[in-house]
This record gives sequence, C-alpha cells and structure tokens, in this order.
Amino acid sequence: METYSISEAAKQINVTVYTLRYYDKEGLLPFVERTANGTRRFKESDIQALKIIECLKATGMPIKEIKQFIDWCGEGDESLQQRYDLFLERKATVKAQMEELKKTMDVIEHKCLYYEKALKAGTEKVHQAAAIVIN
Amino acid sequence: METYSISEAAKQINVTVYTLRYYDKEGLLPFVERTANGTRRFKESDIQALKIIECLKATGMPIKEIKQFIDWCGEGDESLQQRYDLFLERKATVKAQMEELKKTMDVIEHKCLYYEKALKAGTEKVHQAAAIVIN
DNA sequence: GTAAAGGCTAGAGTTCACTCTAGGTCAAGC
DNA sequence: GCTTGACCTAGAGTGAACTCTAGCCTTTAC
Repeated sequence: METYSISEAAKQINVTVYTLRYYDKEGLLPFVERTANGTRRFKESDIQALKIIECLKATGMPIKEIKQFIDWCGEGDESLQQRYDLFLERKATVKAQMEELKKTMDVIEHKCLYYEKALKAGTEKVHQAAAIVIN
Repeated sequence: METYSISEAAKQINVTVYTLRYYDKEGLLPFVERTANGTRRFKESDIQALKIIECLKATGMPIKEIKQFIDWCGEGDESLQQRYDLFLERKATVKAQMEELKKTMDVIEHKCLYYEKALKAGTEKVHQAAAIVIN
C-alpha cells in the first residue's frame, strides 16, 4: 500500500508541514501511523480524512470541535447520532454563510456599478451632493 | 440631524463598543465627529459607512486593507480607479468563496446521506469493510 | 564516512481581531 | 453635592491558528 511523507501529504491538501504537525499535536490525526523511527506515514485514507478536516475547517469549525468529531470517529457506532447531528448543523451553518455571502455580493456589485458610473463621469459628484462620505 | 452614541451605533451594526473604538484606533472611522468634550457622535452616513466596512470584512478583507480604502475615500476623485479596482477584486474573491462554499456544501451533504444510511442500518459497517476511518 | 535532505519534538513567537481594565471626565437625576 | 451611567484613552490581555527555531536523529548519495 502506498503511503506519503508529511511533505507529500502537505502538498496534496495544500497546507504546510507545520500545519500538519500542529494538527497532530492537537489530536486531529490519531490515525496516522509511524515508521519504527517515528516518521509519520500518511495512508490514502488519511489523506481522505484530512480532506474532511479541511472541509469542516472551511465551514468555520474551530479545531477543538473538529477534534471532538475525530474522537467520535474512534468510538464507532456509538457516536453515529452525534456525528450525524454535527453534519446537519454544519449544513445549516453553510447554508447561512451562503446567504450572507450572497448579500455581501449584492452590496459589492452595487459598488462596482457606482464606481463605473463615477469613472465614466470622471467624478463622484454624479452620486452625492456634499461632504466626505465612504463609498 | 439625528446622530447616535457609540453604544447606539454598535447596536445598529451588531458589534461591541470595544470593536468600534478599535476600528477608530485603526483609522477606519476618521469621519466620525466628536462633541466638544470628546464624545463620538455617529451620523447616518457614518452608519452607512460602517455597513460598507462590515461588508468588506465579510469578504475576508483585513482591517489594514479596509483602512487603505477609507484613506482613498478621503482623497476624492483621484482614487476612483483604485477604489473601483478594489471592488472588482472583492467581487472576484467573493465569487471564488461562493464556489468553495458550494463544494464544501456538497461534501457535507454527502456526509449527511452517509450517516442517514448508517443510522438506518444501525451501524457504519454498511459503508466500509475494515479499519478505523474518519467519516 | 560525511554532508545534505528530510523527519522529529518542545516550546517560543507571530498575527489578527478583538476584549478588557484602570483611571479619568462629564451630564443628569435625586 | 453626590451618585450613577455613559463616555473617554492608553495599554495590557486573550484566543485561535498557525509558524518558526533549536537541537537532535535517520537515510541517501557521493
């Protein structure tokens, strides 16, 4: 079975080796095995697990909560419900983030139009009457 | 003209007064005027500006870059192009974030289905054959 | 056999964005 | 006139997530 060194693993998931060692220190990688002399070897399934970790991180989940999830994974079927609930909750937060981001995008796009007009006119005065305003 | 105290302004944009003072310290609020004894009074246009600042923050923009934008706003028409470019760039990053979030959502939804099946079966074994795997 | 490349740990340092504390001013209500 | 509450500043402290350093150990290539 093919395995990867820490730097190969880091490259694959696009983080630094420092980050991987930090994750391990924080208990996120209990499944990564070591050679006789202590070197980490990442299996294909470890890479997949890291992708899940990165996915959870992308939802804004703090490392301590990700560790909780990893711990649950080690418990087996006992924690199935907790893990399901966790993903349901993540789904809801990601949905909320998407909606927030859409609102943000609307504002940004308005600003783009504002500045297009201002640039065409050569001045912001096409938009406002007086004073120093943030636009 | 109606104005707001720092605590009223904080409530309106849903941050703490500490945060507003911190923003001011960092140069994000040069437009906020003070009473004779030094108390900040937020105008309606200041609240709008704060909303733009919060919008930029929501795109992941660091405070130092937001300050750059605020500085440009003070320069007037000279900086129109820079400010336009900034919003174009923000638009691109938000678009990228939306795509990333969509991918994240797809993974999360897969996990939800995985756990629904596992819960129905009462065990994760419906999914995998051997070993400790993160799921 | 020795030097370079890569791995290891413990622990210190960094950055960011707040968050809070201490000590002080000021206006309003009793 | 004095207490209460809201405001102020400077600066210290916090927590998260890295990021790096120092010192040490293997393996590989000349």
